[in-house]
Amino acid sequence: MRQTVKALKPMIEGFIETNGELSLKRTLKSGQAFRWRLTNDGTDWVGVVRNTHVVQLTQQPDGKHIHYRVLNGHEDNDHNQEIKPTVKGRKRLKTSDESDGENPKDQYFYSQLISDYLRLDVNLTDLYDKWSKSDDKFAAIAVNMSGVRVLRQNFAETLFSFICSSNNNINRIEKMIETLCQKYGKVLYESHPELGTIHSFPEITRLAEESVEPELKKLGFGYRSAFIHRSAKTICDEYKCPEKWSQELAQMPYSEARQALQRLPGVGPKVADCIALMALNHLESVPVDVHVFKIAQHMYLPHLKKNKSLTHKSYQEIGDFFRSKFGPNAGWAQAVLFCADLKQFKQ
DNA sequence: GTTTGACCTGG
DNA sequence: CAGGTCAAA
Repeated sequence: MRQTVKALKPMIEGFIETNGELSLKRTLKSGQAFRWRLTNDGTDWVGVVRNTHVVQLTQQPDGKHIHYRVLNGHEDNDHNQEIKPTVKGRKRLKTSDESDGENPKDQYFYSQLISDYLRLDVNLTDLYDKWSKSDDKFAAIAVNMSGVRVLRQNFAETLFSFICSSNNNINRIEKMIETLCQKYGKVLYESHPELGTIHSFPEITRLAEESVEPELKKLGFGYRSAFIHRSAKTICDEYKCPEKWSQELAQMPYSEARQALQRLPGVGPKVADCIALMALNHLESVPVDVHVFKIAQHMYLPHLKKNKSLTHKSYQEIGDFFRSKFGPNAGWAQAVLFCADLKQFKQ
């Protein structure tokens, strides 16, 4: 019955031109986002954009166009859209509340929404060219690693996802995040044939409730239960509107934002850098995990081979090295090298 | 200001 | 051990 009702509504879909500068696989499945799933026999990606829209994306055979379909576009899910950080000189997308009469549910609105999430406003060819000129090793890798993009992601989802990521494996990280969404998120789309019911990521205020920590413990979150709850509570205690904090973090200089984030329990240098890079538009942030550490050891800083593990000092050194080599978007260059190092993307 | 272990849980 | 963090040397 429900299917019939949906079918009567106009389908929201269209194509987005990418100039060959986007690989969905390398972008959605390279460890920056944890909730994108491959469906329809491996052709379509389904995920949530802006924490409100369930979107299906398909890379076209020409590699230069993306087909999108908003699966829950007929629902009234636009009322609580977050306001994303404004990028200087770039017009921020309007939310439905401030769309001054313009219909938010038209094709232009959605293609902009998705383009914004995928950061398609950034010319990736120029960046790759620049990085390749300043580093032969990058150049050699980049020719087989085109279209890696740093997504413009939701703050709360990035924060809590990467709190879950520490000292943990990808499989369990994804399961934990999915559990968070199912238990504390809102229903965005029901009965997807392969994925079931799709939820939003929880509000920070919801995760700040006292019952959360014991509940998460029971769900197998271990010591991260306290990290999640206490971080949420810390934010809510200080800010009436948690989203406001993320805007402030995006406005302040990278080093200050990083320092502020690290006051949260479960957020150290690496997690703070992930949030800064992926959710706060601080593209000079270089998250150094064990993968990047090994890349740095073998490719750039051989004297670090004597180090058994990352120290605060070597962490800083690697980040600074990347910034000096690749410039203000060093975090993006790191993302490309990181992606190339992932097992699933090796030739 | 550095460096070392323990740490929930599951494959 | 796994895409670190925390607290105690």
